Amino acid sequence: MNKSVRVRYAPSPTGYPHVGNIRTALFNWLFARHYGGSFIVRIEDTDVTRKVEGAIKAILDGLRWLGLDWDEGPEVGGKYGPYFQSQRLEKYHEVAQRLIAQDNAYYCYCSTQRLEEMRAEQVQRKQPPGYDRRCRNLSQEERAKKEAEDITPVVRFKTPLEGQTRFNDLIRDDVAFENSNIDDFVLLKSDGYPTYHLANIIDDHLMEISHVLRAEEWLSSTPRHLLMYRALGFEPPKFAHLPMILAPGRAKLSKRHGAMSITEYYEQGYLPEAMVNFLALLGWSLDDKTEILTRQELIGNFSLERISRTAALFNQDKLDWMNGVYIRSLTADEFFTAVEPYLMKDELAGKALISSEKYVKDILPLIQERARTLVEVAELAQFFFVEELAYDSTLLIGKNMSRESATRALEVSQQRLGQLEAFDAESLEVVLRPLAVELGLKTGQLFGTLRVAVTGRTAAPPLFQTMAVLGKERCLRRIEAALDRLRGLSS
RNA sequence: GCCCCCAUCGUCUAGAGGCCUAGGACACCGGCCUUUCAAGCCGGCAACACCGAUUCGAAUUCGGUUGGGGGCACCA
Repeated sequence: MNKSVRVRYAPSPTGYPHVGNIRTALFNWLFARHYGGSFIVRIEDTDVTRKVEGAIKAILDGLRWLGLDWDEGPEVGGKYGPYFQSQRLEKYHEVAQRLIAQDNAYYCYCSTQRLEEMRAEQVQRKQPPGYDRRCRNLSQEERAKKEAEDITPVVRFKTPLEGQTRFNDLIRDDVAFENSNIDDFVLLKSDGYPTYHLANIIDDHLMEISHVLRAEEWLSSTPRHLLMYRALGFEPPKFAHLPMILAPGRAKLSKRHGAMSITEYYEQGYLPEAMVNFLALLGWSLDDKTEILTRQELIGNFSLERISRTAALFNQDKLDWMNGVYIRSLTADEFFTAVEPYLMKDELAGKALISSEKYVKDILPLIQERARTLVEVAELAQFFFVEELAYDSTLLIGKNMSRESATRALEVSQQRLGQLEAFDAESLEVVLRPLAVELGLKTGQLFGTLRVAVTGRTAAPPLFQTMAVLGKERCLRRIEAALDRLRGLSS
């Protein structure tokens, strides 16, 4: 395999792209990049009735967000265009006509109603549903009669009645289907649009696609495609059917079953690099231990041989962990850049960012190592931004402490801190650590009380650093507020 | 109902006849570190679906069973 590798991602804009769709795109992209080939995006918009507004934008935005750049397709064009099937209708009609002329296809005049009834009956009789081929061998007169009735026919493929179609799937090895199990499927719909089967194989041929990497749900349509390639005399591409990604509960990913649009992962604060890494490991692995791989490592090591044949479940816990790994690996500047848009979406953090970027930049290192997603950052840092802390006053009184001891701890702290010149973490530690001894408290008791007073929480970033960032004034104000709370508390 | 695919810890996976008393990761549970949280480190829990066959030897090969998934539209 060399530079003649041409693969495509062919989404249909009938919904938003979920992780399954995107994983397919990613594998195609990795395959193309690994072999120095071309990655093509083709929009399969042949279903006018199910078209979803905004879907194309979501698809392209998703690819862009993950850094999956395409060499040909929407917005960038290419010499095999157009890349929207709705703009290639005449090509499909041409081929359909040719198949009819060759006696590999025929007009079918059966009404949807008749087809539905037929199918219902077949299902009831526990027969495999499929077209009964009523129009397959219509005589001239019968056809003329139907035409006169003003019925717009569909075009169906004349599937061979016997024999079998076998092929070598790059992931699943040899697969064989009996032709007798394949019905005469529709090629051209009555609205003039092609079905997936027709349009897909024509475009793969015209666009000189070398490898078709698609989800396993397409495996059973492959013999139909091969039959068409044979009838047309086209050389088929190589096929590789990727394992499915299943929703929790092991059902096919769909809107009903926990499928989220890839764009939502951006909104929830996942890093594209983490997403790419995670998705690559869903159905592919490098070895028995490597989990974290850069984009370049992924490209360099990607191979069909290491793709699994088993369907995988999407494990959000692991994604969260991996996202945390990536967040922690960012430099302070990179983290700021990544998190800024999310902070701007948060009212308090946004306001703080506008009034003092420096303050926010001081806060961020304290949060970076604790956040698993970018949206969490604003929440974890909230106490830095809020004017008035809201918390349960009894939290100020730590384990084995009384209201009096907590009060005294805060009073003395207030006094000592007030005298401090330098309000940095080190100076704070120098003052506060001996203070615990002096007060006869464990450090954990003193620091715990101070932590609640100053952050309103029992879990927060390291106390001294936190206080240093908050600043002397804010800390003293909050300690005063805490003392007020203690005074109001009945012992 | 018919056809196809698949089958290792709860999850993602390593494993292509002896290297496997089955390895890694997430999650979970302990411990260490520690002012809390997080991170980190150490340890633990936990799987070859089942039955036959081949073989000196099978998670790995073959057959069957069971289970799961996918497909069977004028949807893709």
